[in-house]
Amino acid sequence: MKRTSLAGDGCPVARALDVFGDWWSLLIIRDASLGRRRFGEFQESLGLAKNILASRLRTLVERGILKMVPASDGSVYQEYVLTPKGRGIFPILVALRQWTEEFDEHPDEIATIMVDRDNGKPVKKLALYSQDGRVLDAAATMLKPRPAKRKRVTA
Amino acid sequence: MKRTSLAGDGCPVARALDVFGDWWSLLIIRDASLGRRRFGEFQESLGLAKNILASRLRTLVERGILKMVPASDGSVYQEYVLTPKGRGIFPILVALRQWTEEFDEHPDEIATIMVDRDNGKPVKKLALYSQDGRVLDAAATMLKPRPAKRKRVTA
DNA sequence: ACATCCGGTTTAATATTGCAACTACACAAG
DNA sequence: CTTGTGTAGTTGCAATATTAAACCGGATGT
Repeated sequence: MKRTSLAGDGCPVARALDVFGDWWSLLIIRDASLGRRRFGEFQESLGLAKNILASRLRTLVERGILKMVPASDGSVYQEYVLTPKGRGIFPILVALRQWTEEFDEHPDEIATIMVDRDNGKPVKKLALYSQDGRVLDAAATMLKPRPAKRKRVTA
Repeated sequence: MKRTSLAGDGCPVARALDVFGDWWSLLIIRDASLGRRRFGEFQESLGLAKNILASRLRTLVERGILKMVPASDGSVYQEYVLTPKGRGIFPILVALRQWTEEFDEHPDEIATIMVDRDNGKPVKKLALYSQDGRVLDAAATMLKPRPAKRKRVTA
């Protein structure tokens, strides 16, 4: 009864979840984007079992979200840092955060807010825009079959 | 060794994941936002076990993401539709989708693109803005402790 | 030389998942 | 009235994943 893989699915949402849609991966990525890099840092911050952490780090590296780099402090160990592909997950973290800020039942339990580093002001809410600058909600969008990429039909 | 709950966590990302951070919930929400409403529709679309679907629908209803409404077609059955809290998840789905579009190794396997219903043009990429309109990446942001909401200190 | 830290792996108990079979109800046909 | 069909689940069991805790091996500190 293997956990069904979504990797072959045509839906881009499912494909993303296949990569980091489990309980811990996104939290590891969140920690990494906050500057944590060491096995021990992740483990202490997240409080998950070490075998699971090891396993998650391994697959995140395999999938190009994290990469291992030699010790920044001269020690023998490795550190885990986000690749560009991993940093690309940032908007997803922001969207999750903002959803909680807007809808959580106990907003008083939210510990932090995200601010602009330059002036300390809260960031704006994410919004989806059309090419001509209107804000779109779900009902204003549609899914279209992806146009097939034609392979050098020229000539 | 119960699956650790993130509900009490101060991190808003963790709190969101606690609500719909498991393998299937977000896909159910995606389907719901595409207009699917019936148990059987979800089950056929997702191909998951019926007991799991029943369990996920139950908790999504409990948590105010979905609500059950009486049959829209006059039948005896119930349907599951998104609440406003559930519709608020839309930006997260968009962010996931766009991440795959940008970083997936096999973009040719992505079946659909999201377009503006009004003119059929692709939507813009989500971006995080500062109050004064600059685009912010992760490095340009910071987390600040949430300012305590003071309770009527006046007088 | 000895203890400790770091980054894991191994083990065993427990929880969750998946499949398939079964139930319950409404409705329709014969 | 009896049988059949569709929908929406529940139940039981086997397979797999998660967890906590013990263990391990190489560096480092004293």
